[in-house]
Amino acid sequence: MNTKSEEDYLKCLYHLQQGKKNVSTNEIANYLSMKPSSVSDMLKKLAEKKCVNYLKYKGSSLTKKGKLIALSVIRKHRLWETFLVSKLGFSWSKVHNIAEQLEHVNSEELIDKLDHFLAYPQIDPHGDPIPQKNGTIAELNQKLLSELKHGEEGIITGIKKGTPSLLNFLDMKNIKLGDQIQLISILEFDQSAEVIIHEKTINLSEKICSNLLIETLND
Amino acid sequence: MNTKSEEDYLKCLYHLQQGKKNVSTNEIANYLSMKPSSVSDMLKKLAEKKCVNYLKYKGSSLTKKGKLIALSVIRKHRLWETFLVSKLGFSWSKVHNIAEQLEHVNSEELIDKLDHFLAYPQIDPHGDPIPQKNGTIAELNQKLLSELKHGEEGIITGIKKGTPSLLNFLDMKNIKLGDQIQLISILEFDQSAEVIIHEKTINLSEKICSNLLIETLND
DNA sequence: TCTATTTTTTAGTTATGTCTAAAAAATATT
DNA sequence: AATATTTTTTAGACATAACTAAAAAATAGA
Repeated sequence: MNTKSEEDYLKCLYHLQQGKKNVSTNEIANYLSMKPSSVSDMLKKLAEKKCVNYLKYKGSSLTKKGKLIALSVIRKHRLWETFLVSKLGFSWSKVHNIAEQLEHVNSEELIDKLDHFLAYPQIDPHGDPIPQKNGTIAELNQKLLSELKHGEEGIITGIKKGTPSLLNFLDMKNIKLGDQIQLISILEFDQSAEVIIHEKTINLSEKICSNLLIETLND
Repeated sequence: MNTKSEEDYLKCLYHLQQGKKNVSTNEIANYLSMKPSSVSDMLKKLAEKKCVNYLKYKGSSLTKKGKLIALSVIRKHRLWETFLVSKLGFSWSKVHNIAEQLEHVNSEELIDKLDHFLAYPQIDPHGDPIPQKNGTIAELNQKLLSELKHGEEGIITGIKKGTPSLLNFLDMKNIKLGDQIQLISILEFDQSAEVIIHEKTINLSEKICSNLLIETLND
């Protein structure tokens, strides 16, 4: 088993590593609001446990083992966030801190049953993909609604910058994450878009279109 | 805020204190599988925080403040157990360890919403009462079914000794915690009971009757 | 290339919560 | 009541995971 602290480091490393080879000690310290010396200590410890590749002064990266642990913590985090929003009625902006605690609860059976209860969701309330039990994670191909080609369709998977007024608007129109949407055309004079959603054609302003993340189906 | 460790001590003290004035250091150590010296240290600390009354060599008891904290932890524990059984489909014998972890997650809003989601349950899957938000806890007046007077009715709130075969039997008959039941009479020759449940009269053996806990309504 | 700056590590300290071993107090036995 | 036993506390040690301050390595600038 891993401590909460170890899990936090591995998760952090996973997030910071995206795209890069190595993550610097300072980056980690900054991300976790800790001093670099503390990070050095922990990296040494995680290297001994074969969870990270660590070369003094050269930065660090996750091993396969470390990556699997990180993904399982992220899986738990995102499943709990989904639960909090879809079952308990939390707004998606308030769930992060609670999920930060719940993600460290240790029971494989709990997570399996939660996953089943939530009907095996693929995407969490922020539009991020939920890693599978085996550690695979969908590579999302999210675009802004405003970036779709005419006629292209997809699923609303997230909101780029979720102001309360935007959330209210979506609420009013009954537009939710997971809804299917198709872009018909973008009007030239104000960049607003004609879209089909819930089998009706409506118009969405440029500001809305540049804040809705869409997972396109065929690409 | 209180640490997980502090919460565990307060909860333990609440359980051990039932009926008594003071709880001895050794009792606590035994209950928590720790050494008495560790318990002494923590009692001193909790006394400083005004959560326990502690007199050297004389044992300890909860203050009002400590009792409220203990009750809030027990409330969380029992709400989570209810969730695990009624929503995730755990068997009631497997939920304790998981609830031991979940009870330390700190968010009042989470517990309020969970309570609402579960429709404000009064009793957890083991038949124990769930403390209310304000710290009140129902004094249960549980009796064995075999101890009811003729004609007396109540709610099935627990099982004294839950063997798998008993659970199977109850499952088969579709008898669940929370069901209303009325004792009609106890037959003299085998002590079996005629009861009304689900608006039907059935016969339950003496062995069943002496294992079902009933919360009587009028007393 | 040589120095200055930044980054990273090491060494030593602290708080929490446990432990062991020994001392002190309370209780039981004769 | 005096001694033996049990219970409880104190004193000192250890692991974890953070910290500060100083040293060492890497990088950037002249």
